[in-house]
Amino acid sequence: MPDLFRRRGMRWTPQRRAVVRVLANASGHVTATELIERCRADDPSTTPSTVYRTLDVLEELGLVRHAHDADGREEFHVQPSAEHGHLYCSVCGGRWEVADSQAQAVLRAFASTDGFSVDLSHMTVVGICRSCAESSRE
Amino acid sequence: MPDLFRRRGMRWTPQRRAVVRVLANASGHVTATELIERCRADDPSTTPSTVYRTLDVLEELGLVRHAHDADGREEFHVQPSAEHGHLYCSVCGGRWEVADSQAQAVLRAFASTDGFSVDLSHMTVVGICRSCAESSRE
DNA sequence: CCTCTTATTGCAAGCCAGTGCAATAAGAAA
DNA sequence: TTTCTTATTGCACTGGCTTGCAATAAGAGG
Repeated sequence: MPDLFRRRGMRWTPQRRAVVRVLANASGHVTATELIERCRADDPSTTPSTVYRTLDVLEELGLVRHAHDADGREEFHVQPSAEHGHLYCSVCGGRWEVADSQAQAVLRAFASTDGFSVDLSHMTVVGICRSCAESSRE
Repeated sequence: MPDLFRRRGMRWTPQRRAVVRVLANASGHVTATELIERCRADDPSTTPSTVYRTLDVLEELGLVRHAHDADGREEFHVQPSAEHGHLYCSVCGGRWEVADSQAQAVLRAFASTDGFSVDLSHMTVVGICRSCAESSRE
């Protein structure tokens, strides 16, 4: 991991170590604010701007990805082994990952007509989930 | 228009008149910040929080809709006669409306398997447009 | 036209993100 | 181990957006 940075002329600093450590213990999706809080738990002197900049760097290196939640706030997710979009229900606030079959359908829809290649991991779809739709029909 | 408000126990205030007037002269998509600036041009005493709250009210009434741009910032659009999603190219920053055929494909993909009904007008898709993809292939 | 209820406003304060800049420290080379 | 370049940090500040609260004013009813 240190080499990954140094090979690019980047530095493996204590602050970056801290962010990487916290990310390693995180699973799924985390907002920048949550990450900052967890880093502060380890080391209260953690600075927000450093965490934001570290996240940018980690994203450049492909170690994390970010998307936006239903309100447009940034959310990071670790190890994008399988790229996936996100589904938000605007009624109950529930959230799901987009299943692969649906993802493929979306990908195809835009690729075939426009030649537009969708960045799945950055895709946020808001709507109403089945159970909320059913319960609103009284 | 005044009645639309009053019937619901809401008030038709000078500030709301101002926002509605500005929106009427706007076309397509506008950020809240742009709206605030235009309102200030008419009346320098305009307050941001009032504009934001007015936009919320207008959205409740169905007169405007908002979505998020590629960076998660809010964007409003007027008269949602035809609901449509938004496509952003992360390379050139270009933006397009999602064509109806693609929108239908997306709608179907999520409705059929999950029973999830997508809010098209709130959908933002980020990716790489055809011409940027071609020019990056040298 | 006056009263009275209460929806709205404006202000101050706060949170999330991002940025310029001087000071610091990583780490390559001597 | 010491030196020296320069990537990074921390701070202070700006900008977008939201919220609590006291003061204001819309507008229904008398």
